[in-house]
Amino acid sequence: MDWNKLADALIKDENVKPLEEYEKQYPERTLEKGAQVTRLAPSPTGFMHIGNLYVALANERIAHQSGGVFYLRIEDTDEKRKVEGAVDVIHKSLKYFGVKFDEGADLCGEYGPYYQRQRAEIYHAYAKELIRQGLAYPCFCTEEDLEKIREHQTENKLLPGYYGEFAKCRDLTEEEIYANLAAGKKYVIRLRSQGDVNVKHTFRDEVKGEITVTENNQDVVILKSDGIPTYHFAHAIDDHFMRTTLVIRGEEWLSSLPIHIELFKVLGFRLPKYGHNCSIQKIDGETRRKLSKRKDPEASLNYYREQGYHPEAVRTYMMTLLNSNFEEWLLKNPETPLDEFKYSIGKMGKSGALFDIVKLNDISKTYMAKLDEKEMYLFLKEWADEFGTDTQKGYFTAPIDFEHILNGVGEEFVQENAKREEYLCKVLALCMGVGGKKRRKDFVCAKQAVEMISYFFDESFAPVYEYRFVKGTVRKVLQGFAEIYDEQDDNSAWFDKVKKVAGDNGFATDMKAYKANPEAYPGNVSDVAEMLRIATTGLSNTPDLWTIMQILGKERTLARLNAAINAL
RNA sequence: GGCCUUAUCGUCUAGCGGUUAGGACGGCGCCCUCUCACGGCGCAAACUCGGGUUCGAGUCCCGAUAAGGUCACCA
Repeated sequence: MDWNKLADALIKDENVKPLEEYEKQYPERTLEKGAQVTRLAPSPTGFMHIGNLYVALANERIAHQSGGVFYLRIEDTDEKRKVEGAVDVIHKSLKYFGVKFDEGADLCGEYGPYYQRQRAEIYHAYAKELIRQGLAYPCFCTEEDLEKIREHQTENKLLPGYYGEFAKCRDLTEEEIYANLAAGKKYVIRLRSQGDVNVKHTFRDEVKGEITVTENNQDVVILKSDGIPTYHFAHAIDDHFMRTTLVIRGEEWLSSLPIHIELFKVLGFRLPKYGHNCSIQKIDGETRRKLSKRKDPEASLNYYREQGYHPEAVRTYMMTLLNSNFEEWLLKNPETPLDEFKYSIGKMGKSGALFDIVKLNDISKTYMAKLDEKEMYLFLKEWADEFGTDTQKGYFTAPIDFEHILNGVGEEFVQENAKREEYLCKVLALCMGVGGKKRRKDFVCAKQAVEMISYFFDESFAPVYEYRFVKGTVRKVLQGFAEIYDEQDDNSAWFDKVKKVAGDNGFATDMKAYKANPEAYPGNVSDVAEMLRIATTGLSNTPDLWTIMQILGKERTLARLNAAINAL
């Protein structure tokens, strides 16, 4: 068989250059010793999974901590999955969570192109080389042929796949091949595997440790019938020429590792280091499963933006999942930037973790409590502008009406917005406990925070009064307080009045006395305060009531008290 | 089903032959407190099950079980 002739007949790409050219074009990177080159290689489906962030963070940390390079490569070899604008989505959503690339798709870089479809020539050059060496061959099998083989194998409980005696096209004669070609039959290029499944090797995985890998014996497809490489082939070539030193990827790739090992070997490339991380799971009834794009909204990175989780909080939570000693570090260094944490690939968990939204919320609350009211205002405004309801947008920005359009947005509009900002900042300072000894931790995410402060806005104040006392008692308390309420009272004078109303209605004013003999009273001051709180805010859990009434002002406070009385 | 991987409180995990099995989230309780919170203190809560090896096993070995991954011209 004339392999050179066959290679030319099979792959007709005029751009193909001699192999040395590629080695020259993409030289070894000059980096400090120990520096790692890592990458993220998603397919452009337009959907960003939380797992993408997870693995991106791991790769990014390792690269940047070691003084290396972190780049983005787009695996667009599957036409069907490609979505317009997907790369933009990748950049934007990862950037939002603080992950930045040094080079790659839509960025500069000497090792591109970073879109696999634009790299056809290199793949073709190497496919050709393998054919010349007799290490790859054309396969004319149709889907039906393959199906038949598979059926036969499952019936006879044989290892499924295209290998050995089942690889029908592996030993086609020269005549057969050219006849098929002349007949215009479609073909793929397959690797002529040299491996033996009975041979096992131990392999060092950077996260799993010592694992055993069986040799590959599958004659895997390296070039599809449209001349585009499969993932496996593109991976070997790209990670070689982009000079990747470490591949951290999902554990779903572990089972195809033997293929990759063989591919690197036949291509004469040095194998990078690998680390296979576990996927984030969720409990669904009785069973655990991967977070699913279709079933679980929280699988989408977008979800966290829509909910208004602070990116730092999500990042922090991801880190707790990513490195087992991270939380301990965080506890000791609560104010230190996350990037100063010494990330270690060896500290990655070996088994899949359950996604814990409660824990995320806790981390989120703690993080939100670190902001000041101005920062919080900006954060919430940004969220509301994009995701809020019209009413919520109105908390921050006055609506632009017809007159504005005619006369331009004037001074009045600017002043109105400044007024809203001032009001909001007062509200937020109260809700966050700014100025107090300890911050409150009520805010989890922007969506919830904006909803939580809705009672400060008459347009969205729609209370459902749920008292724990009978109507008559509530009425007496509310009326009694409304009569003596004075906006000028300071906090303690105000509270004395609450106590007075409590006493007037038989409630205990002294907690010690109450605790000593609870049966003697219908309740205590705290119960009275709760009634007032529900009447003015519709909620039983709010920050300091006195301040709320101060912010609301006398008129609105009394209006709410009266509305509550009327509703009884 | 074959192959690979994993197995400690409800959850995330520490542990690398000798520990009262540690921490965090959540739960519960107490304290602080003029109301709601924050905070502080405390309690309950785990080594999947068998066999070995060893003076000694959560830790090493072998099985069983369970869970996850994977078996494409998808990545």
